[in-house]
Amino acid sequence: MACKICGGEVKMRKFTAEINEKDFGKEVELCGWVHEVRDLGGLVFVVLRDREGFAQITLPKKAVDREMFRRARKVRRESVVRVKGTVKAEEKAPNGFEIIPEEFEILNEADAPLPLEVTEKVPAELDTRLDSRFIDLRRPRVQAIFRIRHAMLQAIREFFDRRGFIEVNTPKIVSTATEGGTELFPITYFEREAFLNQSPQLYKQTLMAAGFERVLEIGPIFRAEEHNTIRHLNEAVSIDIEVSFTDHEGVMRYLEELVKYIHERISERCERYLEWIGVKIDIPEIPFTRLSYDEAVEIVKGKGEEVNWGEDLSTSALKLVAEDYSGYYFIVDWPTESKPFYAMPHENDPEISKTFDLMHGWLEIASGAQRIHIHDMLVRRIYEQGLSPESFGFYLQAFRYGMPPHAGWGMGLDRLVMAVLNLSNIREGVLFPRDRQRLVP
RNA sequence: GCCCGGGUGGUGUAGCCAGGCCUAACAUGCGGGCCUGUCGAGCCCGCGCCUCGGGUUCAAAUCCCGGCCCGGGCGCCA
Repeated sequence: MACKICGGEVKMRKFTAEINEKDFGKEVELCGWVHEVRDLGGLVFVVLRDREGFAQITLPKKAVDREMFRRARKVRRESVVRVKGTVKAEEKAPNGFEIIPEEFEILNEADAPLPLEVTEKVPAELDTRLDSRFIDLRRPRVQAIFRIRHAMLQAIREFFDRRGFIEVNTPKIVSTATEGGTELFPITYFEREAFLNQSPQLYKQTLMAAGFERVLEIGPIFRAEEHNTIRHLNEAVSIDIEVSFTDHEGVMRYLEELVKYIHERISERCERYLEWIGVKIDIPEIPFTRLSYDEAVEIVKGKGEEVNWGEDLSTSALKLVAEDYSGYYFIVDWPTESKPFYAMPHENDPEISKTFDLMHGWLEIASGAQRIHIHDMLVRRIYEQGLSPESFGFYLQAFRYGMPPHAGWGMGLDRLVMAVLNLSNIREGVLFPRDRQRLVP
């Protein structure tokens, strides 16, 4: 005998959003969660919610089975139900139709009280929501974020696939403790110490030596920084590319075209989800402004804040710059000393490097550079940054036997989601965020 | 890691400054009842809360110290 849920009658099952005029007068099957029950005595409305929307199940006492009427009236919110019934055109119903059920099966009754209100009658704090994320994610406006995030990931893969990129996966467990910059998470790897990788940088460069020419990686990165802000996570997803036989300008063009493409694709494909969260997408104009580090410093100094040339720009400095440059823009030509050892210095002025950050307002979204492909220059830069070439054995080897000139960048996907959807906290756009305090769920 | 602000029913808030009148209020929820067009349904009855530890005091949700946790900012970073 066919299973009621998954077999036999499955063809009849529809998402609420799939129901239209063609179904009027016909029988459909819906599965979902009980969003609300409005009991008017002789008439009961059950609002069924599924992934794609809502449908009103209407039970007039006199017109439906008595036992079913009693069951529907008493069902608790967020219980999982399967409803089979006739679609009836009804002006008074939301979306212009309602379902008069012949069957109303409670597949799994929900406990009460709920950890938070799915109906959003009472707001819940982000921390409460993250504690009960599975139920928070049922809320349409939360669901919408992840549907759009999915579309963004798809757009990224489409974009690079069409341009001849090879998507790769590099190890997340590594032995190298010293790319510099950030703190790493140490882990036990059998009898040795290992680390969770802070970035695929060294591996994607190695793949340039391997002749892959254009690689894309979408994967997690881990940073053990004890920061506590709305824009930092200890586990994030990074979009990384590396391209041979090009320079920083070449990969900046990929980046701005990609950002534009992502905006175009989600505004085409995610209309209803954007509506759920009340976000309007403006397609950014390319090319993005290229603001040099020196120009940024001048802006900040002009507004009365001190900047030591050579240092990274502070958050307050970036906020001052963002007063003049909203939306997406690049800050280019950073001091060589402020960037990682693998960034290529300019030939005519080695104090500055062929580097760039992609900004959205004051938020850094991506950073990249033309890389040093000359072995001896790279070793010298490693020393200058106070690091030890011995730590980079496998990496440096790759530069000795035919490493092409190359460039690349890494972009924080979670930050991009935050920027595009105007989220007030990066955690909103991550299913199960990892930060200084949160390891569960 | 540093600085500032917080922690009150399941959820979100009021009460704290000026300790007692708090047997802690409101909304939502939950349980029960009434109601045939709700869509934030309405009405009636009921249920449920002071973050933990220590201190001050005749008396602590309220004042003080510490822990844990949360929010924001900074540093660091993408």
